[in-house]
Amino acid sequence: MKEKELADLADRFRGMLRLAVFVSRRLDGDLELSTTQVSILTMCGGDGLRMGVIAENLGVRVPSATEQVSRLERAGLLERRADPRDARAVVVRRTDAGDRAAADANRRRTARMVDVLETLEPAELEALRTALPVMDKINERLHTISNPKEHIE
Amino acid sequence: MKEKELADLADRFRGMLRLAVFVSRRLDGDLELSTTQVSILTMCGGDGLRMGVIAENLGVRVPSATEQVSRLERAGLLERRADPRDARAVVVRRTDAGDRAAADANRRRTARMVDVLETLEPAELEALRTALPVMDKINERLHTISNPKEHIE
DNA sequence: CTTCATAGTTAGGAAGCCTAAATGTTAGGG
DNA sequence: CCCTAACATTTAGGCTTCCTAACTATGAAG
Repeated sequence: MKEKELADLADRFRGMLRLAVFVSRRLDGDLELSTTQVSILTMCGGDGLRMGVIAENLGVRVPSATEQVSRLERAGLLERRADPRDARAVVVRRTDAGDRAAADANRRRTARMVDVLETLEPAELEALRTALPVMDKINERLHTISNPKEHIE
Repeated sequence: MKEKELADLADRFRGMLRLAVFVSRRLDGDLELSTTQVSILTMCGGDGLRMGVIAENLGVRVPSATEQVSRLERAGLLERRADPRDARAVVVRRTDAGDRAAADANRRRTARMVDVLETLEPAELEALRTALPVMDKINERLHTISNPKEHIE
């Protein structure tokens, strides 16, 4: 029955993934920066990152990253610079306004999340804490599988 | 320090939400039905559901549900019927082909997930099992907050 | 100095979600 | 019975985000 149990857990986990998307929408849906945009801003602190790295961190293709970065650049929150070591590459970095926007966005989202977490029992919080690293591991394992395609018309 | 700990957990939880989106893409991205479409098919068994209920289950507005259902109807996997008790409403139900497609899609996705879960330790699986219901609770709590809007140009 | 690989951008298109407005139905007062 | 307000859904139009393919420019290796 080990096998059946695992399949059962897998099903419930799949349900949780859907729920996570749902929760993300509720959490970030009405704010002026999208979840992805905040992620980009957050990762582009310090010396900045190259476009390819941003794409990889986000789990999207490079052109998708280019698009988001261009938008944030237009908004004055990021800037592109030539990479001094490789003229093909760009380094994307937060501007001062970007620093403020990132801090602000993260503060607000975290505050919302805290509001929700405050309503949970200590044991439930502990359950979350324990499960978080497992999620990372699952993500790693999936890096071995698959790539997007088309859906039904 | 209780407060700070909670904020910290909130941050890590936010990271996990992003990861869940990422994992969803990896898991379902190359299949012929989208995650949403499988959800709809799965929920429309038995006597079927009304459009509004489908939308609510998905966490989207009614027109978005209409669109998905129309697509699946065109593909022959769902059918619309008039609700005998309320001529304004429709009842959406799986066809026989829909039954097969739903079973098949769920089987394949679950199998993939099982492949990943098999690589985890028993304690890690237990951590997931324990955390799943907490996620549901978080979702409930969020039902009190917010609604989508526009992002930066 | 060619040739091939690499980094990024541009162009075009698909999916999925939204709001606003239109259509038809039900239900409650007068 | 009739009118108005609430409701269920669809249609139309638009935005975001992602993708692939093709193009530009630079780097690296023989």
